[in-house]
Amino acid sequence: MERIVLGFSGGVDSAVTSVLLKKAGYEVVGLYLDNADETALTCAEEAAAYVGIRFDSIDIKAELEEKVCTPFQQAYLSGETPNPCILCNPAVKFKHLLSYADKIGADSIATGHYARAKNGMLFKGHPENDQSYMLCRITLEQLRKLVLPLGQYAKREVRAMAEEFTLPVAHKPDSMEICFIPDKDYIGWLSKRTALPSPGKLLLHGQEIGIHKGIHCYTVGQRFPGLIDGRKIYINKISSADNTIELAFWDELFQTEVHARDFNWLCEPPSDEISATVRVRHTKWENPRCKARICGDNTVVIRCEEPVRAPAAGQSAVLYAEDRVLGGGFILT
RNA sequence: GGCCCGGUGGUCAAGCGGUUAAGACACCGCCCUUUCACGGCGGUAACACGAGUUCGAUUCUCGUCCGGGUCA
Repeated sequence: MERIVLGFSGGVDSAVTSVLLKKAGYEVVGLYLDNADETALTCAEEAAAYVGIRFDSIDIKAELEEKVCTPFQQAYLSGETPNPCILCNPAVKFKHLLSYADKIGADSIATGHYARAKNGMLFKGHPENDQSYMLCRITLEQLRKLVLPLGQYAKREVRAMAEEFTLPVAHKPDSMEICFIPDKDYIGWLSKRTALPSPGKLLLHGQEIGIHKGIHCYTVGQRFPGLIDGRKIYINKISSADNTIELAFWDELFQTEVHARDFNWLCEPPSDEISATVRVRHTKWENPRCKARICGDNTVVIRCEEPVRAPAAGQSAVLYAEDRVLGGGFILT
């Protein structure tokens, strides 16, 4: 029987995944990635017992701190908008799944992500709840060994399966917060570990019109409270160098050219310009066609046929060819 | 002090004899969402006060109070 290591949180997705893997004939080992939440650990252990899989946990605190929390903090302090999940997946989550698999002699790894992995390629999951965006930085080695049983399903189908399998977690709410900031107050979290950026000038079309609370409080595209000339205003640019924030009206937020650094290719890196579609945020409503080419030091220049709204430095630009994920890189200002 | 404007939800702001008293911003909630956001839906909340006129006054009149302007 083929052994597989499953990232197991004890939630609906990983629990259903474990059942599907068992049905597919795998010997499943659930690995809980422990970030110091004992209640969650106990829940996961109980869930593992319920579905009848081997269970183990591994302490990821130190690694999470180094590979995710620190860069996350640094990004906010420098006026970028980090995406911790995208950082965590390759550097912590999948890395540990893989090393644990090596340790116990398992050939493959699995998670409950809504995406599909096939022949070393990554594809979108069900359009209603695709999570492929979050996996854009995993390594090819991780991808080659990855099994994603939930890829074809809609979330509601997975919940239905959970009921069908009479899993106790069938109605457990989805977790959508950053795992190391469970109260969702990232500003509070930042304030406990570092000195926060101070207030600075707020500009509209070059004119100073007020002050902002600190660059860490905003992301490009975010609404700024109030109206100017009766119109809604949004964050358009965050500048850490002079501690200013530029506002703009909605239609000024759109860009046709996006540059992405440290691009992680999940296909053969193209030598020429390629056609693709691009996502600059984890949304399902925006996916314009574009041309992309590598430019120098692993930066990719993306020219969109339809402008994308408010690409934010630090978020990932992910390229797709139809359903296939080609790779992703961090958006530059 | 005289004269002139104006006082509607937290803010801005329609209505001007009979309305469930619009709308926007803010706020709150829900939905969406394994990041930050955007977006969608919904909700709380007001006619300064007192007398008149009128069948009826937020709406008209007169006072009072409070703003703002203006004139010696």
